[in-house]
Amino acid sequence: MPGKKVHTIADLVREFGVTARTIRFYEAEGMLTPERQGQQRLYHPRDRVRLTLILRGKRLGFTLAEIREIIDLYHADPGELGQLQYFLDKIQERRADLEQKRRDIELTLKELEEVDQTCRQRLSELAHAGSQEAAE
Amino acid sequence: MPGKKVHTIADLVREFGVTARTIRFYEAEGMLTPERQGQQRLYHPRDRVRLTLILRGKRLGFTLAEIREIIDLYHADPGELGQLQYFLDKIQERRADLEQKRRDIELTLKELEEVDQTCRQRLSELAHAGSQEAAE
DNA sequence: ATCATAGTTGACGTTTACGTAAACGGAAAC
DNA sequence: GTTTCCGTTTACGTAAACGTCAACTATGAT
Repeated sequence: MPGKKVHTIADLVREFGVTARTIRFYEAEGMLTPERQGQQRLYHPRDRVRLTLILRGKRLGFTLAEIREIIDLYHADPGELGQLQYFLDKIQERRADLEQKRRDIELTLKELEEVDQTCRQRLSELAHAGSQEAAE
Repeated sequence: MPGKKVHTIADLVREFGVTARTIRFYEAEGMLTPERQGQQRLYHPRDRVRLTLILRGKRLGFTLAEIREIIDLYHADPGELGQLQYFLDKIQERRADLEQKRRDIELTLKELEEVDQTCRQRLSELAHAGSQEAAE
C-alpha cells in the first residue's frame, strides 16, 4: 500500500494508527498539505513522509511546534549566509536535545534492567522455595 | 548543596529549574511526599531522587501517569508470585517503549547530521564564491 | 511594631492536542 | 430512489500540566 501514489484519509488512518481528526488537525496546523479533489483530500508520498516525521517526533515527546521546526530544518532553503548560520545553530540545539534524551534513555534502561534482574532473582527464589515446600 | 539532608522548596526550585507551583503539583499528584514542619515543606533526599526521575521522564515525553508507573516499578514490593510476573511484564513494556524512542532518536540524529553536512557544504561554497567575487 | 522575605492555600485561567457530536455532500449498492 | 458508506465542516468539549493571581501565615530584620 505504501507503494501507491496517492492515499485517502482512511488509508492513512489504517497505516499510521491515528484518527482522521488528528490528520485533519495536522493539516489545519499547516503540517500536511494534501491535494484536493473536489471535497476530498488526496495524500501524496510527501504527506506520508511528513506524517511519519510528526509521529516520530511525538513519540519523542516533542510538541507540534518543535516538530514543525525540525521538519522545517529538513526542507530549509539554504538561502543566504546569515540564514545558514541560523540553521546550523538550530540543528545544534536539536541535536543537543536529542543527545540529552538519549542519555536519559540509557539511564532509565539501565535502571529498569536492574529492577528486572531483582525481580527475576526473587522469582527464582520463590520457585525454589515452592519446590522445597512441595518436597517436605 | 545536594549533600544537605533536607531542602526547602526554594532550594529545589533553584536546583531543578522548576517552579514551586510545579513541585507542589507533583506532591498533590502523590509523587512527592515532603515532611511537614508546621506549615512548611521539608524535602528529603528521597524527594530529590523522585524529582530527578520525574524530570527525566518528562524530558522523554512520558506523561506523569507513565512516570508514576515507572517510579512505582522501582519501589515495587516483590509481593507474591503473580505480582512479580505482572511487574516483569510492565518492565518489558517500558523497555520496549524506551527502545523505540532510542531508535527514533538515532534516526533523527542521523537525518539532522545529513542536513548539517549539507548546510556546512553550502556554507563553504558560499564562502568560496564570496572570495571569488572579491577576487574579480 | 512593622516591613520584607519565604512559603502556603485555594481558585480560576491557559495551552496543547486532540475527542466528540451534529449536520451535510457525493457516490455506490441495493 | 433511498439507504449506506466515506468524507467534510463547524463547533463545542476535554484532559494534562501547569501558570497566575489573591489572600493568608510565619519569621527574621530593622
